[in-house]
Amino acid sequence: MATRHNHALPRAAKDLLDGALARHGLRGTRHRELIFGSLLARRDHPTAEEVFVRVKAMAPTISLATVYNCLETLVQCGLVRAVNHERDATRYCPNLSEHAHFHDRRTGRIYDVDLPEDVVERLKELLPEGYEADSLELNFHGRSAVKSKETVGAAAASA
Amino acid sequence: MATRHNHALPRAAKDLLDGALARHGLRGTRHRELIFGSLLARRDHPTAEEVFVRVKAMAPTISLATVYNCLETLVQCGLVRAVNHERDATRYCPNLSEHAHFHDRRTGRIYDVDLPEDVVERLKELLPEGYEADSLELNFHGRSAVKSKETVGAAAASA
DNA sequence: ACAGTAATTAGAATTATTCCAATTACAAGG
DNA sequence: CCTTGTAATTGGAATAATTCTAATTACTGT
Repeated sequence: MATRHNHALPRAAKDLLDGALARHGLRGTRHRELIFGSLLARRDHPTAEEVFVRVKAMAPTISLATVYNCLETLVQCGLVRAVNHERDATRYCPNLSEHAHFHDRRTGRIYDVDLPEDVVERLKELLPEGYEADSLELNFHGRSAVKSKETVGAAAASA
Repeated sequence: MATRHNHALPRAAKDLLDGALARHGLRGTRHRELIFGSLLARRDHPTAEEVFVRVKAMAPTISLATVYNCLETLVQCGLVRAVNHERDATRYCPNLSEHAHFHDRRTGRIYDVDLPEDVVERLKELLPEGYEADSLELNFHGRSAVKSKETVGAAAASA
């Protein structure tokens, strides 16, 4: 079996991407596809730099600025979430379902944690009169006892 | 009434500060006191730069590096919380009670939102086996309808 | 083929923060 | 109250992530 490292987007993902871009009046370009694909291929919350090195394998002339541009575009289109932790570099996450993040203090790794819709609703009720949240962000900090060798491992995922 | 702008720490706050510093084997210095005092005087989540200009009024020779140092010290001692929002400058918050933050997209202002202990406990139960969180961070994003002219205005506060 | 707009590029610029090496301030012991 | 060791402070240089800029290049629709 010829190991295909070209991260070709599965049809469903490609449709999702093209649809979202079109809806925002943007073009579907090779770079946007590659970057979205690279996020889906290894859903491990890479930084822009990390995405940069990954996609350079298949588009050696791509520039870091383009990676930033494309990631921002994907975020704008609602296909990707930007995840910040303290002052560290922003990380990118293609998990579209509502979820929280667990930051492992020891390894710096980030895991997705499923966040049921009813919990989100309940949390929004904490807001006083006159405060309307359209989104929320929940981050746990601690140490995982799990010896996951690579990335996700335990907490929920899937886009 | 002579408007005293010297932010003299109330006894209780001073004891809190000195106690915490002592417990960490650190000295109680004028700068640390001034900075802690300036945070307590206007609990509006200032950035390091903003703290810098505020304390310069009473310690004109203080350097920005010292402000960063002192703020970090206060955070280490558990007297102050560092609040990050996307890539914006870190803001500092002397509210020690467990609370969440509401970020007003329009004004960029941050409000404290009371976060009851039982809610925190309930949230930690979302974590899968093997993930132990020692802290969590909850941020709401949206627009407030409240016309608060200055800072807090609505959501809970008090240290 | 052409025009007009969007995407990409390399590198400079910005911003917040940290680092550094040198000075200054204390606190405890003599 | 002098010395001495350590902690705190300082100004400026250094860093890191990201954004900006001013071209170039690539498409899309005519």
